Amino acid sequence: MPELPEVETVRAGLDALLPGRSVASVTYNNEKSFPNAPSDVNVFLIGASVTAVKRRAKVLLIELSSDYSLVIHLKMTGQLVFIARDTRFGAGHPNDSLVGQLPDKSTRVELSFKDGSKLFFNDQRKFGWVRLVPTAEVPNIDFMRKVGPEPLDPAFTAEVLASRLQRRKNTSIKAALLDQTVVAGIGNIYADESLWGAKIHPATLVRDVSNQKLRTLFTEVQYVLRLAIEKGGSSDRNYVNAEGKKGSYMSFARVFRREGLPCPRCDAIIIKIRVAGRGTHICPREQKLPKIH
DNA sequence: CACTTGACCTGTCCGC
DNA sequence: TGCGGACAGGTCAAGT
Repeated sequence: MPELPEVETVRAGLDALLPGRSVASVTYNNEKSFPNAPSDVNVFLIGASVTAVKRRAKVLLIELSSDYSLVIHLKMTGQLVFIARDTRFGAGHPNDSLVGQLPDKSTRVELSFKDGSKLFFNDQRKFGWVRLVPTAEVPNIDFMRKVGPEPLDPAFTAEVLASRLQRRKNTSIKAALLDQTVVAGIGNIYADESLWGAKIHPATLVRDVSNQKLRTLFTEVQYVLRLAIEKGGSSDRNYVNAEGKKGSYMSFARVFRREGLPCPRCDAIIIKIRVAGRGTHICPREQKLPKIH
């Protein structure tokens, strides 16, 4: 599922719902989804309360009063859905429709709070995980040490993007954009969307992309990510936010999953190809491979 | 070191 | 309706 805009949408939702709630119990049915020592869970999770919900790259960080954090990666199909204790809040409560729907067969972790509300970690494909880590140690996790800058951070500029992409100068621009050590948070949807915006063929080698195109790409990356956050992310298949609702960016997508439909700029028919081992959507008229001599 | 490919899982869709 | 294969929004570990 989730790239930066989806994870950010979940983060914002959880940050409005969780702080102040204290954990009563946790159950899980899959060791890989919750690879934590029971002794740590008993001491640092049970009884702790949520202080804040943060995000770095595609990783969610639920900070606890015990100075531990739940570090969560949703990978392809992970969901985090919060449900209040029952429907007695009355019609219109955001989670009314979900009461009784969870847990289901893809529920991997169920976190119960003392007030009766629950947080469900659902993950059809079991790639995702929830790890309990000392908050001070979070920056030392392998992934955190290696991950690149946040693309919407004010310190992230066109020059920073260009210079970091050059670390992968002999690979395709799409593979470089997807590389989390180059820049954080971009996945298959927003790579395709921003390369279309910059009119760059995704298979172009980084070294063959002009400085001018790289500047345009920087602008497009930020535009696409900001728009997607505003729209609550993309729900192509599994993604839902903290209230179990889908995001609407897919109806604004220009190329992703639009093969066979006209390019919004030039009406040429969008095609789907394979680049960097991933399904890739392009306008064949506007995104051409440069001729190399 | 840089780069590519397969593996991790379950579910769905598409062609025969 | 069934069956096999390809594919799905992400990362790792291996291989070259």
